[in-house]
Amino acid sequence: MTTAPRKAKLQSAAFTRTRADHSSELVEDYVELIADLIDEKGEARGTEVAIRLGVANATVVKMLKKLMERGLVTQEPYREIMLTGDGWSLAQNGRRRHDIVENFLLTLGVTAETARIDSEGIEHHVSDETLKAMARFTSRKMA
Amino acid sequence: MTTAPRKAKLQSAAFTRTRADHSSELVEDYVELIADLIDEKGEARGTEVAIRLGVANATVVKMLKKLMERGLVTQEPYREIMLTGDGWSLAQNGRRRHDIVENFLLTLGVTAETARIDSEGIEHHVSDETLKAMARFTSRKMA
DNA sequence: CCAAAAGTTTAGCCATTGCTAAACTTAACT
DNA sequence: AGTTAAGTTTAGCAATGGCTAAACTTTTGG
Repeated sequence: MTTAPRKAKLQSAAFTRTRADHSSELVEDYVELIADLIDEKGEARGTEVAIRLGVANATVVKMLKKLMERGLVTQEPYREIMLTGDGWSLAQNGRRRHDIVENFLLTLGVTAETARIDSEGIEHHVSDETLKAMARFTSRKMA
Repeated sequence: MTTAPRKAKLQSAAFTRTRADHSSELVEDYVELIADLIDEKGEARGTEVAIRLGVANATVVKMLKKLMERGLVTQEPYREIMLTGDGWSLAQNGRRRHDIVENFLLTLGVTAETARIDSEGIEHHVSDETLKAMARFTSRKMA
């Protein structure tokens, strides 16, 4: 051991968290999108989810099984997708985060298109602390 | 089609890009870390990479093969890892992005620890436009 | 009411990125 | 120099999240 095991450990924690974020991130995207569809169109169908996420239908079916196992959605075969209470909570939290990040980017001065795309990628990797700082910045600038 | 195919298409583009980001992100993390190790300790060894990334040794070996195929690193069996010209370019670009994001977060007022961890996750999902806005913000505040 | 279209699911495949255990090579220490 | 320790690679497995093609169900339009 030539140097700093402490530093290495701290560093690996960041990468480990990023990897963990990636697995939960997809789940959140699905649930958030389903919530949006229900609000916008009255119901969420698998095909529409597939189109909006840019994946194949079969992929959505597979993910929905996982979401059902986790108790976030319910669905009967060939029927629309519904959210459980937990599903709604998760969706709302996701939307909150998403909105904060997107508004923050807009306030920072990037174009609407960029804010929309970047916030999608960033949303899941931002800690509560950073989120608070972003919200604070936005509201100060808005005022 | 009840509504906005245009919107759906735009939305899927964001998710598609996020998925694409994830595959290149790992490559960048490896190359950046290897560059850091060479600068810090004079050479980069597989085991040290594994420790810092928090993954098993065998995982690193597998990834190194991929990096070699892409012409980013070179290595002879049981020897240290070296970067090609392309590897160094990629590493430098990654460091630049990383520094901009981390300094931006610090300027925004989050703690050093949070800035370090969050910047690791965010770094790969930030467009050039947003990066510029972050750099601008930081230098204005610093001045 | 029944045939065609639209939507959904199943089956089976692939790539990626992890892991452990075992084998092998290099380095280090008497 | 020879043995042990440390470092590295190979082999083989698992989970995840994609895909296509084919089968099945529901909806829609004569």
